[in-house]
Amino acid sequence: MTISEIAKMADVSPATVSRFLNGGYVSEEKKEVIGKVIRETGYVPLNAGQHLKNKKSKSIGVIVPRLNSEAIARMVDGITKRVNGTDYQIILTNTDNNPENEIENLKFFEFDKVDGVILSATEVTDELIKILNRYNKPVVIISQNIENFFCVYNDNESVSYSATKHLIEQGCEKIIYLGVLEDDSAAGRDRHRGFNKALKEYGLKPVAEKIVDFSVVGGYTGIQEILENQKIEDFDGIFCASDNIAIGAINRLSFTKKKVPEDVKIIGVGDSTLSKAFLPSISTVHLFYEELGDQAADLIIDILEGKKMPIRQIQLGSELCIRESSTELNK
Amino acid sequence: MTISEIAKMADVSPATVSRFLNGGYVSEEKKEVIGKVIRETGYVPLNAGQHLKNKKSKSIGVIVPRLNSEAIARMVDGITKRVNGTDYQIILTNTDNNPENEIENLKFFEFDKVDGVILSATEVTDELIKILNRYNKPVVIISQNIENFFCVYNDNESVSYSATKHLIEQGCEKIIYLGVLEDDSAAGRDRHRGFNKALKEYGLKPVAEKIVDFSVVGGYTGIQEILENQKIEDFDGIFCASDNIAIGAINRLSFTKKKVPEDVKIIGVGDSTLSKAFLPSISTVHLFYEELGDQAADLIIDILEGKKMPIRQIQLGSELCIRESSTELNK
DNA sequence: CTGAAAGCGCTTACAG
DNA sequence: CTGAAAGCGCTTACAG
Repeated sequence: MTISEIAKMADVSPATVSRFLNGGYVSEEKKEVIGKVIRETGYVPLNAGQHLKNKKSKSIGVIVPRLNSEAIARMVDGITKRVNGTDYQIILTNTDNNPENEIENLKFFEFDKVDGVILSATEVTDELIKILNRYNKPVVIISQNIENFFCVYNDNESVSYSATKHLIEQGCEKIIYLGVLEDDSAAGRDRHRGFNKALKEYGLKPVAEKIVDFSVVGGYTGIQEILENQKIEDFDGIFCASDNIAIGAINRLSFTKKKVPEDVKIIGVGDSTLSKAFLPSISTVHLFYEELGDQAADLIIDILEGKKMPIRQIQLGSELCIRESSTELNK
Repeated sequence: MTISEIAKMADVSPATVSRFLNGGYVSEEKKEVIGKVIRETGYVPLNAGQHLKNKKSKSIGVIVPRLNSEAIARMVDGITKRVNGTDYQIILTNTDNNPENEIENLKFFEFDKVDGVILSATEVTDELIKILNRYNKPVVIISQNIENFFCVYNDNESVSYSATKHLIEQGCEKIIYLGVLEDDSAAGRDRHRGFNKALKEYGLKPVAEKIVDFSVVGGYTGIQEILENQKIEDFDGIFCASDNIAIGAINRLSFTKKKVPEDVKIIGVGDSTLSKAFLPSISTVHLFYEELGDQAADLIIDILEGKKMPIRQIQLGSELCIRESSTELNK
């Protein structure tokens, strides 16, 4: 089904059908006929033809490191929902956690495959910055804040600041930090900063700081090492850079005499399904991942639709979710 | 950067560059020059041009009901990873759980946007079957088994059969079924069948059967109603159609005298991150979601590449994961 | 082995 | 208000 066939059926030229589709001048009379034919056939113009002519693919490339992460899946969910109903398509690529693939996908998309890119960057490497600096189409970075580029990200410093402050207000004075590699500037560096900021404000020092995997096992082995190798047993609070880490920590503590939250208060980050369902439920900080994806899609579409706008860094707020793991109120 | 520019740089015709790219006859000499230019420029042919000429979009449409589900995200992860390195692209659409959007997306893709479709169907409605029957391009259905179509799905009946059998072998005789709507033929109907089959085999009858939401809250309120409204208190096992439901059930039981697994043994389905991390860890059945996505992508690519193959229903096996919630061995 | 030409489906400036 | 024509980037049968 092509525009010419539609034209023939409506007894007009392809040009007129195209005008009908694109809001050009068409007489009411012909509008009616063409409209009818299109409705009956369900005709949708072929992207490729438009693309060639218009130099617009009407596609947005979305590059993610993986999808089996609740945070990323939620963001992609937000992106795809926002794009529904527009005439843009999402082309999704999965770099399988390999930063090299990230670069490669960016280069690939540069060849007019897409009009713009939403990139969920893992590490902000020099090479990445170099490519972004000379990139020939708009890019919106999600969940990392890179200066001088369009970004939508969580304010990770205030996330961990408010979480840590909450622990302190609950009476914790000997707090452990279980975080992830600082290479990850969002979840690693910024959350560490917020943690330190809160402690400093109250004149406290961390009892232990450990870099672990972004997982339940990470939290488990982190506490394990602190208990067994570092022989630290005197602590009353744990800030965890993710809910999974928090759950791992609680799991490890269940083999000790320390009760959560009576003896040790714990807080995570992310407000995952897990954090709500766990026993005890995990205090955490809600991050607006769907909204983040939504905003990113919104932004890239605005840019693609030609709205002139200065570089913009959209920092999303967060919400403290106080649950059982940090309070004795419940149960 | 177009093929003509590359041609000019290599001092040959566009036709020759095209031949180089597509494995036609090119002299060694020219091959070398063209190869060099392409390497230096990083040139990648524009899809749209090829599409118009070849009648192939080299795109695969993936329709999912949502992404904020671990199972679906894992499947999409498998699909995208399988497609990496091929010259196919994934165009992802999210129907936001609306079966009407499912149909609409299918129709949309029919207009040559994609060469084939991977569809994660929610409900197998008559309208869906009707569309599939007259669909003009290959479709692979995932996670549902629809007769006469290419499908990749989990053997849900044997999943619940083996899970239930496990409960019985652990000594359970008064078992509750917490399942989901039978409209979902995979997770609803088939898992119910497997449950009944196992009970029947041992001459048992369910103590209660409840249809609940596919969520933690569903499991919680399900048990709540059984306890409070149906006044059923005499049970020793619960089969749950998902891990989330299982966790909800355990959460509700934590407010009673019944201990898991001492008094009540519980098993879920899905082997979610949650099920491993929960305390007690949830016995469950591992479903190979990544592999399911991988297989589906494999299948559609084979079809698109012209491998003649009869309709094929690929049923994936599963693996019982015995953990704490159904055994007294641990702890 | 190589190039000129035609044509895929679309849109838009141009002439009427 | 409408149609014929040109051209976007590609590929392939054809002629050489």
